[in-house]
Amino acid sequence: MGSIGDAAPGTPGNPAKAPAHELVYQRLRSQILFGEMAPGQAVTIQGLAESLAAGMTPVREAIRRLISDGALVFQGNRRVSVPLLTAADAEQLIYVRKSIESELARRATSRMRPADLVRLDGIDRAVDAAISAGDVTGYLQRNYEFHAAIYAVADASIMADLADRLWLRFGPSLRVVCGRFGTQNLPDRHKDMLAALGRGDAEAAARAMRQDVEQGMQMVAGVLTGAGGEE
Amino acid sequence: MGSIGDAAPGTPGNPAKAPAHELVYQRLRSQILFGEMAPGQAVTIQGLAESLAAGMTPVREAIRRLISDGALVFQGNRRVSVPLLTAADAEQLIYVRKSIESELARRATSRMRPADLVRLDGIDRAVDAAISAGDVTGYLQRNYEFHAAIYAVADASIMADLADRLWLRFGPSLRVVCGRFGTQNLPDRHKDMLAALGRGDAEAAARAMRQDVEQGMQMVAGVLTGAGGEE
DNA sequence: TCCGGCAGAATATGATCAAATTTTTCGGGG
DNA sequence: CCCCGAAAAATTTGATCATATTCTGCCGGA
Repeated sequence: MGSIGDAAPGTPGNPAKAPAHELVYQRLRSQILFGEMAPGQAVTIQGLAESLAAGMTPVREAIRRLISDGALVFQGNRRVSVPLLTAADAEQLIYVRKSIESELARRATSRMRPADLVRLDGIDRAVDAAISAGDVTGYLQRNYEFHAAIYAVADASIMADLADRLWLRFGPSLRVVCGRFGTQNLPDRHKDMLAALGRGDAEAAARAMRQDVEQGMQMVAGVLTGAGGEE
Repeated sequence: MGSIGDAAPGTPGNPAKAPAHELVYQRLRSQILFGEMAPGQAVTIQGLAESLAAGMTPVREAIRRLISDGALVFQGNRRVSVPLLTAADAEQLIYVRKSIESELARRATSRMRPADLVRLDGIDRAVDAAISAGDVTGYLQRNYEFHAAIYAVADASIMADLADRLWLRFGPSLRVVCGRFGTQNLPDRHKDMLAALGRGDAEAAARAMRQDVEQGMQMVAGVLTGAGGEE
């Protein structure tokens, strides 16, 4: 096939072939997933369009997708905001996450290749570094990266898709938890998980994943039940 | 302030609450869920806009949501189509559905009120009537209605949301199954489920749900593996 | 077989309309 | 004289449409 090098001289400053609404979606997704938007915060189409230097329609598309993801909620009238997690929501998330993500870990075990293990180990070291440095955003990003890498190996697109969606729901609250408790006390079952994956013990990997999810979500649930309402 | 109930927007007299893109979304959702669109069928924005007598923008929004739901797939270039389920997909759906929907049945049991049981019984009779009449569409609609009614009682919005999304994925294929095997041989654990719900036996209800899901999805998986030769 | 134009469809923009929230003002009561 | 509440205007924001632009896929000619 021919070289892809035709830079389209007629279009100024548009070398990337990524659709605008996709870029906006990825951008907003990261902002929500890593807690750059606070729970309960209202989002406006025009405000986002201006802050992201994008048109109104792509922002609209992205918001629509995020609402479908559960990352944003449609407030009855036509207001959109970052959802506030309730204790009941957190409890449901605990069950579903344990069920799906432990199964993903189980499936990933037999498919894990040495190169994957090396990559996971590197990510885990980055997680530890972020924890030591008190870098909340870095921890959230790396921790997600660690889980996402495992799920990619599991080769189960539907389950990985569902897991991704769940992360979008508790992402903002997880940031609040880290802000309250700091990064030092965060649970980290990654070592157990890596060991289990390394020796091909699927059940142990699934168990470690369950514990990791359980501990992380219990902190979220604790914040939601303990502190009634902040403004 | 906290998010007060979304049932009453507060404005007195709100009958005209019909956003166009929401209507288009619900319409397309039903069409996919009940098999009015065949797996693999391509959909175009302009074609849908014309067939639904709607503008282009609302159709665009609805398609975006449905893609995020997994009810439609984005074919790499800018083509959109109804997804073809693979055997691996079906196998994942079996696991996740059994996990989530059995838990929903378990939670619904203690919350089930007599009026809910009466309603469920009525829906189940409609299911039986559709089966006897060989009414495939009616069966699909009523069967979904039966499950949705149970999940509504469970009062677990996140899990019910996930279950809804899963139904969108296998809906088109389920129609194919019914078209191949007819409605007579369909599994129906609804009687067991109703009995368990009636006597408040959560574990039995969950078990019946697992069996209902298992049997239905095994038929889908069977069709996909048996005749899964096309690309 | 390969290259270039052609058609069709999706993406993206801006304007315009409608709805809801907010603010301001006016009237009544303490 | 001041405070409170309600109603209406104004602003802000979301929804929709018409239109231009760009890209993909296809077809015909060299």
